Amino acid sequence: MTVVPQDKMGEARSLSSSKLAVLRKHPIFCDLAPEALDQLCRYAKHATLKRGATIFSKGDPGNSLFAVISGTVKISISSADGRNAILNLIGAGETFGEVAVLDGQARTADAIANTNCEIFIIDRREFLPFVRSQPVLAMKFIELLCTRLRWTSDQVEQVILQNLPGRLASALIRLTEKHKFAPGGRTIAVTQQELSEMVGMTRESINKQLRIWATRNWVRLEHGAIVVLKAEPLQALAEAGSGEEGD
Amino acid sequence: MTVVPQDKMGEARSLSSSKLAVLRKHPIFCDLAPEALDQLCRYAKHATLKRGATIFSKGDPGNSLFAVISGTVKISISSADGRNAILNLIGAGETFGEVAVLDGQARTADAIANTNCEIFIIDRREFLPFVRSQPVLAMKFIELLCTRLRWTSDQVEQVILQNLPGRLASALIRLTEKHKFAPGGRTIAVTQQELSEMVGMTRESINKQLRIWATRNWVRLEHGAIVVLKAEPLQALAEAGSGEEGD
DNA sequence: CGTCAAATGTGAGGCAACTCACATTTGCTT
DNA sequence: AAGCAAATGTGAGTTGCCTCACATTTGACG
Repeated sequence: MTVVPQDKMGEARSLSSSKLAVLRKHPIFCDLAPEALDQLCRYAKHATLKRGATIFSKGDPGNSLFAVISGTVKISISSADGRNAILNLIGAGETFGEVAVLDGQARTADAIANTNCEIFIIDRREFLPFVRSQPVLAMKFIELLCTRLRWTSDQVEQVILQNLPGRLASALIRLTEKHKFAPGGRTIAVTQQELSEMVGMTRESINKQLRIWATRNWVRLEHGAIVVLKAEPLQALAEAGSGEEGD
Repeated sequence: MTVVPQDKMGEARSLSSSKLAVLRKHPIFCDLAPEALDQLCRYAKHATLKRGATIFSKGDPGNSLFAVISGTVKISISSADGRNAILNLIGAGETFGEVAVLDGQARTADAIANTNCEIFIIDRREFLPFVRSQPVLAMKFIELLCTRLRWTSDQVEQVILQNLPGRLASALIRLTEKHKFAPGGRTIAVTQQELSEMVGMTRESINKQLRIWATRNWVRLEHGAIVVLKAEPLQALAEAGSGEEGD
């Protein structure tokens, strides 16, 4: 509503105050008391990453917690023979690396910058006592871990019980829900290669199934993205025990 | 060391004091202050279940938390066409149903008594404020959720990246680790049917692979149980990206 | 606007795991 | 000790998805 160029003001802000502004908006930290936020600000280090940069690898000690400010981070695992599986894509406003930080064990997966990213890094030695001193934050992390657990259990369910069409449909539905775009034109910014690694099947198989759905106008295929046009039949496929595809 | 018949004394105890004794030994609650334990005791209802009893079903509201005193509970999901997948087996000293209780959403899976069981049931309305008032307990649940998340992520990894021998080996290793028996003769009390539902393959396929390993003396097959004789080759298979079986 | 790498599209053939259809063993119950 | 249901053992045929081996399209960048 205002005509004042607010962006210019933003650029002029000091680093620490802009950090505060970012943390205040971050879903995990937004409910903290102002003093707690100040303290957290001092702990958080800012970093920029180029696409493809490795943030941590499976087996590393879990020394820090990460919060994504912009861009997306890929959480994945890879096997000796080159196959790999994407467990999750972490976007702006989300955190990752909580598990290893909270329980002190090794990282269970790799984290790689999927696009150019801005992140905050919080050291475990400062973070753990902080969580203990902030019950609100502890409850937030409990919620977060529950969400993760639901996501991962869902993944197990899909992979074990469903065939290709069902799994692919589920993945698309889950991704549209996560991105929450306007209904009627849900665009998911993933390549078919990434999608194949998320559902644990080959790119070729995924492509063939997507083409079938494209001819039915359930989806539209773009370069590096998929637009879900009709969610209902996909939803139905995702919920059926195994996708029954009558040509 | 004493010759006094302690069992008789145990039987003579009042119900509430024996409840207290059980909770005091329970890994999740053992670190609570005595007063807190007393309070929890008043919340906890005791129940006995027969094998096969349904404790809750997928989609139910998450109204209570459960702690297993004796027996095992099966956490599983099933598809429309009759296939089902076991996500976890919960034994004495463990809890289940935390996720739905903590985040207030629906249950993500079914819980069924796998053997005759004794459990404690704690109502959500009493439990949630209790957790908030006991930071120690909140941290315990964070730990617990982390453990669950590691277990489940591991499952996704296995199912997506590994073939039958690898997945089966992983499952056996994970089960021996969970049960923690004396080395050299680790007995896992699961049927081949259950095992097949845990790794997401058919009983027939599992049986054939187990027989191969039995002839190599890696395992011994008993009715309703599997004894792991040599963990090393199985460990190796579990860690390889996909199980490479020479002849 | 031409070049290149990444992303996508497509077919032929193979194989791991499934399905189906039984035989056998075990341990509990009467 | 007989009967029965649950658990286990095993083979023959089928199939969904993978592998391999390319052709094509797109967008980024000099």
